[in-house]
Amino acid sequence: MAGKRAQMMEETRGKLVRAAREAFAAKGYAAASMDDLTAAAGLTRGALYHNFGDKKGLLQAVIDQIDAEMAARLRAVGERASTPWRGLLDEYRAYVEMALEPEIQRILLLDGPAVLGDPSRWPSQNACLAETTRRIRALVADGAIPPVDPEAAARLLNGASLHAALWVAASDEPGAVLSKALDAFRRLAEGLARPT
Amino acid sequence: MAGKRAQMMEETRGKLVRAAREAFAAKGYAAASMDDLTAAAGLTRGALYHNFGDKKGLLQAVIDQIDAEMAARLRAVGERASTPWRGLLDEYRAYVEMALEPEIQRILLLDGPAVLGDPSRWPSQNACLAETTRRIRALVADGAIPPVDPEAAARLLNGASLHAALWVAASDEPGAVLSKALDAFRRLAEGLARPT
DNA sequence: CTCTCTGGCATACGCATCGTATGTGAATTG
DNA sequence: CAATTCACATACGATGCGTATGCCAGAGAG
Repeated sequence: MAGKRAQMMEETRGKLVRAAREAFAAKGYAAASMDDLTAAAGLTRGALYHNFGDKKGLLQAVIDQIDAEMAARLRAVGERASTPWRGLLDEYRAYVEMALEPEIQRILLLDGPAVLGDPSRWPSQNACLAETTRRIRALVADGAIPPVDPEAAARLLNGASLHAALWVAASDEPGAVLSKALDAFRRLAEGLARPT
Repeated sequence: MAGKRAQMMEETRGKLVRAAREAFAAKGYAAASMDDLTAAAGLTRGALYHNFGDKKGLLQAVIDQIDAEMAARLRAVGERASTPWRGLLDEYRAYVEMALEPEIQRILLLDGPAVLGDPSRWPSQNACLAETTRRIRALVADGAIPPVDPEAAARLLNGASLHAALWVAASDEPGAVLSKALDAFRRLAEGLARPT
């Protein structure tokens, strides 16, 4: 029967994480005040420290949630594709587009690594990176592309995608820049597909 | 004759930037206290605010300095190579290795974008990115590689290199990981070299 | 049903740090 | 040599984090 206490607490955590997502996305982690943030959720800092330990803990919780959502979206995109190789390209296109969303870019890609360190050390294990690693591993196993270390390839491609997104986001004409970035990205990815 | 005032001021700025490089590299931008930092330079916050405006201004000055040094090092590596194409590969290998240096990784690659936003918008214009862009442009002009937008390619490769470095830096066995990363990197770069 | 106690959350405090406003003395200028 | 500028120090107010303490709803025992 879930227990009323536990149920209330889940709701509290949910409200805090939601408010934090908004605040962190809008102002950035450093500039987001815990007082404002908790007040917006109808609570106080007491609830925050009780549930998440400290400010970093809250950021971690927010990141875990966003990361899980991204991984699910990536998987969905990849599965819709006609061939595994196209699936990979589609996933990365989706990755770049997601990295344009302020919430994802600001929180997960900029503040996250700066505050919490290397993403692969996060408790969430970076589900999003795991998803792309898995896909590349499958391509290698099927013989669709020559052998390559899947994690290495996934990390490099993710890094390239992220920077492409930062570029597009800061650009004055996002449309033109996005297509240039995706062109270059395809060229790089094709380096994986061809035998050396 | 240079004026004693101006000369003293240059020295003050130098001392502050030097102290800031150490502090930012060791503790990260957010955790570095301006009081501690200026005291270590034998000054007070007064000097800092007078010369750099605010904490971000100091970070910007530090970044400009590091960025210029990196660009010079990259150019030197590239010019030593036997062919332009090898020059590009060598430059990126050097880039990854530089990105392993805590000062560069922490200040320029992690805190810089998080605090100041997209690097290409920095006043220093990101000399390091300009250098790699220039090199790729030359390769295209010489017909060494098929046409590609030089800035796009440079940005993606820089992004990939950065993430490779973060991975290596956080790894337990940096040696093995570095070689895996460089392998994967070479594969990606070769995507640029071959006609589609 | 009542009493007790656990624990989720609010309140209150101390501490650190940033940015500004003001003061001071050395270097410059006429 | 008097006046002024300006580089830097000092003093102050404000904000925000983390902790210690208090309070009250809900769970369990008899």
